[in-house]
Amino acid sequence: MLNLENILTNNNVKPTAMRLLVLQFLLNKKSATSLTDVENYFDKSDRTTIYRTLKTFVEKGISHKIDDGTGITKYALCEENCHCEIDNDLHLHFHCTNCNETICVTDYKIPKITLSRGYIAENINLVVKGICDTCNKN
Amino acid sequence: MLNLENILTNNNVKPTAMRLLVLQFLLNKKSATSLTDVENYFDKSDRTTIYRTLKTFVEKGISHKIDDGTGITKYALCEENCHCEIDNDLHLHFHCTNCNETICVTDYKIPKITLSRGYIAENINLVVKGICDTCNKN
DNA sequence: AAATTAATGCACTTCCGTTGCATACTTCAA
DNA sequence: TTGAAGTATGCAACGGAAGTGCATTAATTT
Ligand SMILES: [Mn+2]
Ligand SMILES: [Mn+2]
Ligand SMILES: [Zn+2]
Ligand SMILES: [Zn+2]
Repeated sequence: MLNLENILTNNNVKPTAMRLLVLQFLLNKKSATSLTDVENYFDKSDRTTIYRTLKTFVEKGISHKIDDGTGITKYALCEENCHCEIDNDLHLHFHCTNCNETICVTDYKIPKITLSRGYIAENINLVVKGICDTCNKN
Repeated sequence: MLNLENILTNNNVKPTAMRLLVLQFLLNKKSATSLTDVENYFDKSDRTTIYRTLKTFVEKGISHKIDDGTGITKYALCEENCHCEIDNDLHLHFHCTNCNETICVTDYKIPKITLSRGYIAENINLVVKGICDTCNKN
């Protein structure tokens, strides 16, 4: 049911070899992943293919894009029943300035924000920078 | 008291011609400004000089850097008594996806965020994307 | 099998931030 | 006032990352 292929097909993405490998990689990684991360992980890989793979994953709701303020776009798999595209269902992202990892804090839901009259909020991005628990121990 | 030169000298920045011009420009603009914005405004200008001018302004606490998620770094003058460098005194930024302007919502202070044990928050970035009031009228 | 569509790989471009280095301008002390 | 040291500027170039064009290959459909 929840095997790799099904994740793809359930989201209308054809399960090609590369897509399965990238998905596998994203599943194993607990933190957010950059295009270069994926590229480096595979010995023989083409940057463009991975780029388009990640892009497809985002478009089809398999993963979401994260702007953690480092200037490097990160990607992370969506949870089940995630509504990344739909407003106000987004979570906080934490970026550790020590180990440089970015993680999804999915249990921290972004609170509703009231703006001045006339402003319409469509999307909210909340990033906290600091030291993660792992780095904190050392 | 609050003329251009004093703003610079009060922050230990020597008031050179270019710096005064850039400061003037930032003062007149109500929205956040990119390096390219400043560059284009002046007929004859050097990108590097402006880059370093803006960098100096940030370092000396005259302006703050904004990452609005567009991938283009923006700058805006700090308010009086702004503690941008010191944690948790930051405000929300609004980016209009229609006119592409980013503004400081200085009266919206970012609330304190409680993270899991072990995590230390040093900096918080909150960006709301949507439609601004001006664009909303049209 | 032929034709159509989708995915991949390679080369190349663009954009932005950033740095190196040579020149010009200030400041200050001898 | 002259020279030296420090600071600011201008030009050129680099590097990383996102993104595009296009030819090739693989998968689907008829
Ligand atoms: Mn996330
Ligand atoms: Mn601001
Ligand atoms: Zn860490
Ligand atoms: Zn607008």
